[in-house]
Amino acid sequence: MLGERPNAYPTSVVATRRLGTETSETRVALLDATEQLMLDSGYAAVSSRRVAAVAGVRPALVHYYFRTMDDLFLATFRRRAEQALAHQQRALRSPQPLWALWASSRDPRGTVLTMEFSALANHRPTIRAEITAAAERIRAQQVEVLTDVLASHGVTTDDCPPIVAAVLIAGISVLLALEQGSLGMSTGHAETITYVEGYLRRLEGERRTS
Amino acid sequence: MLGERPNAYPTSVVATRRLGTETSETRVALLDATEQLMLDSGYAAVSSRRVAAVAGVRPALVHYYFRTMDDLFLATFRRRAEQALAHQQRALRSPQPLWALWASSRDPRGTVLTMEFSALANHRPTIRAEITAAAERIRAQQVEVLTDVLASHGVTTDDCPPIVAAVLIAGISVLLALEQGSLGMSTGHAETITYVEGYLRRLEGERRTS
DNA sequence: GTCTATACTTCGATAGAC
DNA sequence: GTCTATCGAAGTATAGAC
Repeated sequence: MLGERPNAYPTSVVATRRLGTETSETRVALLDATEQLMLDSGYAAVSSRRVAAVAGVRPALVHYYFRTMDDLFLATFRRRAEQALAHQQRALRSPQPLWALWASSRDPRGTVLTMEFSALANHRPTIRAEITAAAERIRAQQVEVLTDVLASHGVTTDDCPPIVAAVLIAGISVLLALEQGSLGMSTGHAETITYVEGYLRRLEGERRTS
Repeated sequence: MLGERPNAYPTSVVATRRLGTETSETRVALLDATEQLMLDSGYAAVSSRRVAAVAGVRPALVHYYFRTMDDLFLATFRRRAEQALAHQQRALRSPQPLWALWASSRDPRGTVLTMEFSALANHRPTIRAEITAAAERIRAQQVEVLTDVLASHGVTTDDCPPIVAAVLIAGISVLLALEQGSLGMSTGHAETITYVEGYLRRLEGERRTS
């Protein structure tokens, strides 16, 4: 599964095969189906046959648009990473960047996908490098903004360095999503959210939903 | 893989088949092999053939000791959960319970296995209930001790409720293990560790390794 | 207890018709 | 672009010899 098994055919022969265009509707449907399967059942449930079934096409089409399953995973990840980066950029430029960052970090779909891709990266070197690079960019973007925002609220580096704040927010988000999403567990979640939001309130005031 | 595919034979017929004893050395070797595979390559890499290969036996033996792959995963999890609970209990009774809890939470092997089992639980209802129950017990044990420890250091519930402290420690540990282990990323990790340990130092003083 | 042999399923990937 | 048909590998699980 997932291409960890040796291919039935040598992959070097494949170089000249045709490939679908990037703008195809079917291609988008395949990416959507992959994302859906990962969210519902985890990355291990993603197979060319299942993706095709969800997308409503025949399995061979998957390999027409993506040479290998790794290519499919990578394309799915890239699309998502770009969305996430753009969304976070908007959030960080909003009038209440801390509140916005907190809200955006807590999106359960995004967090679950991040975990699935991380698990995937664990034994797929090709994918790993790209996921790591994206994670670094997201964190760097956070730190850049947090540095100014925290300083403007009088939070010194001694109180809490911006990068530590970024790691804390990410850690809390991941744990909440993991426990809630995968385990259906919520012990202490409400208290933690209240605690974090109390902190945000002291810095940025009451949250205004615009 | 992982039993998500329908079985080739109806499972109801299996009820009378023989099964290996709990004390067998081979059984232990199979559990070790399963754990090793999960750590190295993730839960999706665990198959009866691979487990057998790592343990140095023939694949059919896996099914002699465990009726299904789910049974194998459950047995592996139970053994680990008992160890973790016992280890944490010792940690929480040590002279520096906060330091000990922090050290025990940060054990990378334990954290990685927790994430793998959580991902597994995502689409395996049988396993999910048991993992959730174990996670609840571990957190409850932490809260029980943290309540007294924090109070004795003058940390009030307003400052930081014990259950929030437990969630924070767990969240930081998970994120560090996920990024370091799966992605090979460490941006902000050192700073975060320094930050947390500075806090521990103010409460429990310098760490004494006994 | 451990093995060989086997049944049946799903997998990734391809070739070639339409 | 999309399909049918197919290959060879790997998966779970079982029966039965030793």
